[in-house]
Amino acid sequence: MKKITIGEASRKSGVKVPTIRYYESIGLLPEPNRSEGNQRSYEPADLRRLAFIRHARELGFEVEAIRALLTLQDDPHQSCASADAIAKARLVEVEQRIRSLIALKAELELMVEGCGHGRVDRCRVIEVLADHGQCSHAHH
Amino acid sequence: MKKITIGEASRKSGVKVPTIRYYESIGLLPEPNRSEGNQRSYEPADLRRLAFIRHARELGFEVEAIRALLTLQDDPHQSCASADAIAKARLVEVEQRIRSLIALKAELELMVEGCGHGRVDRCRVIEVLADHGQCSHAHH
DNA sequence: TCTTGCACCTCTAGCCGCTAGAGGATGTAG
DNA sequence: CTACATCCTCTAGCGGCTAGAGGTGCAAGA
Repeated sequence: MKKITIGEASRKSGVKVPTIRYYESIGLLPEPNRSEGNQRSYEPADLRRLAFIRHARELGFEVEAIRALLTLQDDPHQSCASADAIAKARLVEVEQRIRSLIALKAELELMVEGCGHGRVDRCRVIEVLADHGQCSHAHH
Repeated sequence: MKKITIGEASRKSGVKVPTIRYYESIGLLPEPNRSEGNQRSYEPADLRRLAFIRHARELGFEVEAIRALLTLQDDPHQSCASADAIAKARLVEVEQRIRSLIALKAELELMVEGCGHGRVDRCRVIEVLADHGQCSHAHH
């Protein structure tokens, strides 16, 4: 088994060095063995765990959700209903967020299009911001 | 001119009391006059400013962008090119965010659909998280 | 008048998920 | 042996609030 420094682990996983230490500090990553000189030394299993964490973060899972998913992964005989529920909840969040961003986009487009590029006292951007009544109320 | 307590200002603007004090502390809102007993006393202009800030926050503008927009609003003879640019930048951000969330949504749907609701060692959710190679690479 | 009880005040600390920097030790190449 | 990169720990900061402690102000009821 090849031992690896934190810097190499960072390069291979795409997770920054301080972030790796941070994940250790909050218990997402187990404390690795140390070299004679007290330097962290990672094994392939740690790299896999790091990749898992990174991917989950990219998908927007919160650290607590990832902690739960990792616990599930550690015990493969459990039902995967919990993992399913976590992923579904995240999916619902994402759908919700997309809907609200689309509403925002529409409103921003109206603001930008309506701007006559003149002076501020006739600027649609400023006007709309000052008066919520002028917009579609789609965002809440 | 009717003076108003922070609580009323909060109710009328929809901005929470501590948040109003926070906005004052970072200089978004001017320091209001105080009553004999040292309590903040707001005027209609403050309410308008609060509404502006709240609306801009709902649209996802950062505090520094709002600060810039408020400065523009305070001097109506300026060109509105800056306001326009700020709004356009925000629009680009939102569009970008929507695109990336749609990619995430697709990936989450694949994960959730593929889950056979059995045990963790065959759970598609866990598998996909563990192996980035299994997904569409659309998110980055 | 007194007291209840809410709203207000200031101040500090905490949330999330990192990121940055100080100040020092270790490891490696020339 | 000397550079120099990389590692170590520790503390503080980011944004945009939010929560709580511990105290004061104020209006209305008994």
